[in-house]
Amino acid sequence: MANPRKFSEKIALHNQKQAEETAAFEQVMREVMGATRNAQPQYLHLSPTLGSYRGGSLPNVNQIGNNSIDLQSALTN
Amino acid sequence: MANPRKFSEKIALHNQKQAEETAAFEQVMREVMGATRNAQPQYLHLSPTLGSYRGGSLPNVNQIGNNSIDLQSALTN
Amino acid sequence: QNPQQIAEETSRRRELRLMKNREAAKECRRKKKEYIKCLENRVAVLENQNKALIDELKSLKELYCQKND
Amino acid sequence: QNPQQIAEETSRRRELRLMKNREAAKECRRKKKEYIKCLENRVAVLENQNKALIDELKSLKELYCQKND
DNA sequence: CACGGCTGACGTCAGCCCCT
DNA sequence: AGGGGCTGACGTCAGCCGTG
Repeated sequence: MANPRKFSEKIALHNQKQAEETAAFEQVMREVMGATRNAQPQYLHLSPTLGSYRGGSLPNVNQIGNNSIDLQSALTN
Repeated sequence: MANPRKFSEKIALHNQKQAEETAAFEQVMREVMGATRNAQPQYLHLSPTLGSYRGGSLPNVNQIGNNSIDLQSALTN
Repeated sequence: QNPQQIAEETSRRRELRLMKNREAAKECRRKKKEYIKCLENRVAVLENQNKALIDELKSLKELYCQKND
Repeated sequence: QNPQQIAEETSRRRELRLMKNREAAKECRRKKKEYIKCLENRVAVLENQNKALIDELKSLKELYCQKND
């Protein structure tokens, strides 16, 4: 059950975990950002966190090119 | 160069990145632990961080079983 | 029955089974490739989140130490 | 030369090439499998680090907010 | 229990790219 | 420029496991 045989189920599990982790990540980032905004309002360089690289509901691995160029650009930003 | 064709180079790159990230992770954890030790010395539940799961120099993927049971146990701890 | 028809039926069944397994293998390879892409993408996302969390933790630690002065 | 020996030489070279490519394919599949294991292991490690970083960030945030009282 | 869907592993062909 | 090392993709066989 933890390790399914079918690739579809593995992908589904990874997408689910990724969605949960991304939600928790963004929530914590927002909380910390809200707690420290009163301390340093001028240092708010609100660079997009790039946690999830696109606006899709789920990563939708089908629309990913050769070596995930968008992610590469996300890493260099 | 960023995406080599050979699997050996891909594995080498991933191991290198993992080693760097693990080092940075442990360093930050130690720093924060050292900065907050004066505030709450009694709440020091020094649970092993489980960042790297074994004592090997590099993860050495060859010695990993079916579904990485050691990591599974690490998650539940 | 006619042994000729029996052999023909057997051959046709085998051919049909091979055909199905052929297309199944194609789909399986496609899914496997997609799974690898999923893993690589997930690694990249987790890398970014890790870096962001480390940076935020450093900043918050500096603020915390600054408060203690 | 003897055309018999020419054909034999050609066949031997082909067989040797097939043999080499056979073992190369074995090693390639092994490396690919190892690469997938590497990715899965890396994902698990990054997951643990992410969780630990989030927990530490939450704790430090609570301490920071407690200092502001 | 037999049957069929998926996948692991194999061998082969085609193709890329590094090396000489 | 050509040869050889690796890998992508194909078809086939064997085997596992859920489903009827």
